[in-house]
Amino acid sequence: MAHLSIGDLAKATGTQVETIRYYERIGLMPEPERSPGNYRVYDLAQLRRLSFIRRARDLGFPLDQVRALLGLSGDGARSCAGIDTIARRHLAEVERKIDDLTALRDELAGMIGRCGQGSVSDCRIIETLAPVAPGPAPLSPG
Amino acid sequence: MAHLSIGDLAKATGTQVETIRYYERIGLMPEPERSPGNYRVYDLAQLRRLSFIRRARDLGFPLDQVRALLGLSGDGARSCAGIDTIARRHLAEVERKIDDLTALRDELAGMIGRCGQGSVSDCRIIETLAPVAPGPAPLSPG
DNA sequence: CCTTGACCCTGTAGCGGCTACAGGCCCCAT
DNA sequence: ATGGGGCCTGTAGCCGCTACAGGGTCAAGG
Repeated sequence: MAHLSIGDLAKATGTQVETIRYYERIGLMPEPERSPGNYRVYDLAQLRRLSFIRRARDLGFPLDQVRALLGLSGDGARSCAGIDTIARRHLAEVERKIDDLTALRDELAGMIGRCGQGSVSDCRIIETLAPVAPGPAPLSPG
Repeated sequence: MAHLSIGDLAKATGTQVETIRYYERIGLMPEPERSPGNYRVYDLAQLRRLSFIRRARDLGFPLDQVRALLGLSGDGARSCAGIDTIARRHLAEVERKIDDLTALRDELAGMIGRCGQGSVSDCRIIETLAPVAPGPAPLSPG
């Protein structure tokens, strides 16, 4: 029976007010009731829904996957295999990103390690970045 | 003296033609000469510059940092301390992202491990996502 | 009763870094 | 001369918000 304003919802879930309105615009949150003064009025079900969304977002699920999870979650009788699939796919994606970033980190660290703090003209970082040996006009006018 | 079309530049650097035009629009690449038929004509200096940009982008530097690196790289006499600073800052950022994603991965993996492939109504993933115990109307109408 | 100020409303534009058109022009080979 | 590739400009879209501008609403204090 609780009547929550959009600000209440924002505080309770750590979401920004604009973000909640955005979720409504894209159909992720339902259009709530309105007060006589045209304020949005939410109830506990909507609070739960938003909490779910935020938690999934915090775990890095993109909005379309959040949408899918919400759809599946309403379907209490079905197997949760679909949910498991989405979660595993997302996990694989996260692991891929970690690998990419780790390779990147090693490359950056190597590059930085070679920098001897001399002048730019013999900076190893610039050399690493520029694949062709720098000619007389190094990287042209901007 | 080589006269390169935008397509040549694209092929040589693995960049899309539209991206090169975009770099020109935002002032990252200089406006090139034009042929009588109004085609862009590039030279080797511009090819070097674009290679540099792409390499830096591949290493994850955002465009404003690429801009800064380009500016500093033209300044052959100065110390490369500024370049070193940018690179170290970026490395720190990458390491922070790796840490964040690693924490995320652990959380996702734990969540998935608890999923017993039963019905959604007792799916551990949904439970993990929904902080409040699900009431009779679980996650409300969409 | 009136004012202040916090909250709320709609609508639109911007971020980064491209990407994808639409609707046309140019150039070379056949 | 014609076909098809490449090139041109300009605009809109992607994701997931964020930040306004320009107003309305409401509760508390004087």
